[in-house]
Amino acid sequence: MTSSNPLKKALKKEGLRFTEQRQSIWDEMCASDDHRDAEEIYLSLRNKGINVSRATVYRTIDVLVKNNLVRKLELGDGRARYEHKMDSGHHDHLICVQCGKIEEFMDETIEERQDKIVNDLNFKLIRHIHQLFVICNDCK
Amino acid sequence: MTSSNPLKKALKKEGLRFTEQRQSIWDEMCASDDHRDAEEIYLSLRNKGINVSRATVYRTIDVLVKNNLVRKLELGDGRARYEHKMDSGHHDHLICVQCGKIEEFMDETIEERQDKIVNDLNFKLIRHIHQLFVICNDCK
DNA sequence: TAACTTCTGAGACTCATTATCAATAGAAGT
DNA sequence: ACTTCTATTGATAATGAGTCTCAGAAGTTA
Repeated sequence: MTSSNPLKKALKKEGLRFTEQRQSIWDEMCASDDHRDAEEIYLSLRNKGINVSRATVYRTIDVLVKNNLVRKLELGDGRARYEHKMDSGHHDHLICVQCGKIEEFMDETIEERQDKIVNDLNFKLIRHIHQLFVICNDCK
Repeated sequence: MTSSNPLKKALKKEGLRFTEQRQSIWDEMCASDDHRDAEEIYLSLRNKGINVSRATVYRTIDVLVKNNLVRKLELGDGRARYEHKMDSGHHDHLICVQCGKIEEFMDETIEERQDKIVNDLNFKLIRHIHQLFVICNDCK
């Protein structure tokens, strides 16, 4: 019987072992739709009495990102944030420069224009970053 | 007589002093259309026999960015790149994930859609980052 | 020129992330 | 279950871009 656990699938694909720690970290990341950094995920695990090291958090996140289970957001403030990709379609982000709140947006027209720009140059699109830094409603 | 030196204007506006070092750094940044990091700018100055410290390079770049003379690019690899904004209109970037080459693009439709997204939410757009990570022609 | 204040340079420091390595624990075979 | 093999983990040292500190240097104003 094939596992429906996406973590197990990814680990198998990569030839990596399944461990308690990896499962804990994946569970923790799936448990919230926030955009948290590695330290926040690490501390949240600790608070629940689950002891994994910072190093393992970073290492596991790398595997999850590489296997498309988690998305890494670089906001330019030196701390990467992460969001799980379970049950969520593609989207980009609005970030409030005042309060740090992060919301999501998706615009089909923009996606099409991106493809066109890249195709016209005869390049191949690998991924994109599109972030709108705003002042949100609550901060105006 | 008012100076046409944009650096001098910015320094005056900020209440900062004009110094040799600041002029050298601004000149160096204008001398190339590449997207260089702070270290490259620092080393290029050194190679020309102009001795400024790393700290001063960083400090001056901050002033230039704040005054819109220079744009800071965060590519997510931990090193910020900079481009001067003399005689160049707004644009965003294509980055080759293989060779690191950076090209520019500008799409009015995308700009309009961005504005619309932000306005519909009743937010205020401060700035945006739009980067297309590609495999370029030379690397295919 | 004097008096005042900002700037600079050298190096210490920060902080997120990565590397090291001995000890631990999955996995596969018996 | 037990053994053997090897990947993984945790503690901590290391890295590296960028920032801070502070004494001496250099603009600025009178």
